[in-house]
Amino acid sequence: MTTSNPPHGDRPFRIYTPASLGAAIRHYRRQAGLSQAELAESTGLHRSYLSELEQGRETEQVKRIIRILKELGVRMTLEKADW
Amino acid sequence: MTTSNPPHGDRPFRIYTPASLGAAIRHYRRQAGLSQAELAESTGLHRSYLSELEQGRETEQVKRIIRILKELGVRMTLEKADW
DNA sequence: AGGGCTTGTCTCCATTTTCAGACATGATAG
DNA sequence: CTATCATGTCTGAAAATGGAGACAAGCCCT
Repeated sequence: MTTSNPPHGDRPFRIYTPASLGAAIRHYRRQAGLSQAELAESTGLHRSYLSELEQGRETEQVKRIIRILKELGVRMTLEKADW
Repeated sequence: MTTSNPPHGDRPFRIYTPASLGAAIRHYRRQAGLSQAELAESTGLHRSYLSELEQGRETEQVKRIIRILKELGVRMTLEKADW
């Protein structure tokens, strides 16, 4: 039960907790057909980091930024870009 | 010349570098009529941290997440929320 | 049954980050 | 001019973080 609040279809994800950030990343990674190992490889990050990030491990930094945005009444959203 | 890419009016900010995150936060903080000290106070963060964050000090964590999103073709945006 | 792939999780540790606090500058106010 | 406020910046120390690598479990497939 990892996916708790993923919007259906292709609607944007609203980020308001580390967990929602993780869920969104996981969603897009899967949608891209990549494994954690592959994404780790292409981004130069360690797989265990991605695993924990997707699970919403509460890192201080992410929490801080989210706290700032909430305090300012600003919403963060993630969505597929058509670059 | 701190403000380099802020959209006009009230259009959303697209975040693609630590600097653009900083610029957005600064924009919204000012729009809220808060000083760094006040925002630091209400969020429980240190003022020097906010100062550096707004200047886009390249923190590894932010860069990592942005790198992941870019790799997945996902766009991050910030905008005023009407919670 | 065995192999391979994916993901979760844990430990160790070097690096990075944040806080605390102080000082300097520039702008503004009185 | 002097006081005040906002912000940038630096040092030092404490705390958090991510990489590396290893192990286990769950799946799927043959």
